[in-house]
Amino acid sequence: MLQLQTIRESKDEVIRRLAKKHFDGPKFINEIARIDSERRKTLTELETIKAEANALAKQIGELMKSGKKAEADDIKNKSVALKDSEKKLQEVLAAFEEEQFNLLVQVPNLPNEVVPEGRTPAENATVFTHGDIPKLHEGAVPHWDLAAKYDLIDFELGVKLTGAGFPVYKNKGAKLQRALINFFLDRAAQAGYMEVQPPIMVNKDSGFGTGQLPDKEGQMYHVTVDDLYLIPTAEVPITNIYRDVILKAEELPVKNCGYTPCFRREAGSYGKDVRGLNRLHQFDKVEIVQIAHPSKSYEILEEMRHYVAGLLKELGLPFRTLLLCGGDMSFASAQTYDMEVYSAAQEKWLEVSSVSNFEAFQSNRLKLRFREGNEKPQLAHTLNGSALALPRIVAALLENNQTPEGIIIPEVLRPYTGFDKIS
RNA sequence: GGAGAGAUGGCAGAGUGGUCGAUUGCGGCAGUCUUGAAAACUGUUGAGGGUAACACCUCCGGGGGUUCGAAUCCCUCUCUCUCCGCCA
Repeated sequence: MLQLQTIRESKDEVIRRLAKKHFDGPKFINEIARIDSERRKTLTELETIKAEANALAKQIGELMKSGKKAEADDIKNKSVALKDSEKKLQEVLAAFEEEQFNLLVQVPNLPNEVVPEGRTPAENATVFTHGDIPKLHEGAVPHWDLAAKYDLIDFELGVKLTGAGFPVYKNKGAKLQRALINFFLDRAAQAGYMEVQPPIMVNKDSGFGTGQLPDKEGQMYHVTVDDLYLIPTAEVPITNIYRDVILKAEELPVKNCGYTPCFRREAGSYGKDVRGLNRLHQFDKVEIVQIAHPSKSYEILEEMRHYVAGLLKELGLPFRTLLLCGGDMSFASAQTYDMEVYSAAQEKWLEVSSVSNFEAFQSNRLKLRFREGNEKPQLAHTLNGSALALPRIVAALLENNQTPEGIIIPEVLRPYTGFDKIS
């Protein structure tokens, strides 16, 4: 959520920057600004009346103490009249506040100036590429065929147990999952991230804090009996750890990581994009989260995307890093890098990580602040990234590393898998 | 699931209608003392809005109500704890 102060102080700039996200800034921002000034006018009036009423109540208290009941009753009558207009103003104020809030939550974050113009993924900027496109042997097949051939993943069994998009990992397929999770967690720990194991269901407040609610309600599984949501990413519980928290400046940056399953309804998805592991309702992911000093957050964004790139290099997967254009980035993000690996049998790029700086957009909702010395608390910046999402990594590993003799496990994973080949 | 108790500042814990944003202790910060540290002593120490700075307004789990006045009374919701039952 944008800060009202920002809108108040630099309305035109906000509108200009929102254009890159193809958001109707003039409509929303002008309206918010208009309501804001009305709201503030009402608030001032109301506070004046309250101050008067408080003063009268105090007087009454003193008069009662000294036994001057008649005088007290006199003032009481005055007070009753005040209370009446107080109540009316209160209602007017509440209406303004609600209206303003409802508009404000619909406004996306401002994109950073370096974010490219554009509407579609085609307009994202490729900022880095690494590795060669693998040449596969004759008869190479996509990962879903490999999964069946080596009995690694059973998609049909998942349908029986739950439904489409909930695969069952088996044998070396299950072990590979576990190996990747541990590999990612160990690397994150080495990079200074503290591991947490958060709940995988969250309440409404948490969903609101990171921006999933109310904007993306339909994307999450909702356990209605208890009014809880299955998390779409560990970002939600991990970032919400710091909701309503005031950190000391010395504690920044806070670095947390965590492995969780993630649940996404992916309503409306269909076709070959959802084949195999490409798009699932439940998947595993290791997430990295940082809470940063505003002056450091972009430096940290770069650090985080290089960290993720390092993982992909270690796994020997060809990848590219995209700087998302205004139209392709998420609601809450100010700048996002996507990392895509090349899946050689499908012959396409698969997104395996998204690293974003949200600046103060989430912290404003979260009331996540830090304090420098004795100064007033100010909003911190939040960042997160996948490091990494498993299914598409598995897809690329299976496809790219297939040989007529079997699938070769990358060197770095062998201590974790305990085997060097799937055959 | 049954019964009961409770929710107050970073923590502990007072406060049952009138200068209570809140006694006190611990913790934190600053100072005195000390070669330094500890101890002791003194002072200071919540958040948001508002202001040039004051003033002023709001917040004692959330919401609503009674009253001139609510942390204190009423209603309601949520959560926590204890005991019993069940249980990985």
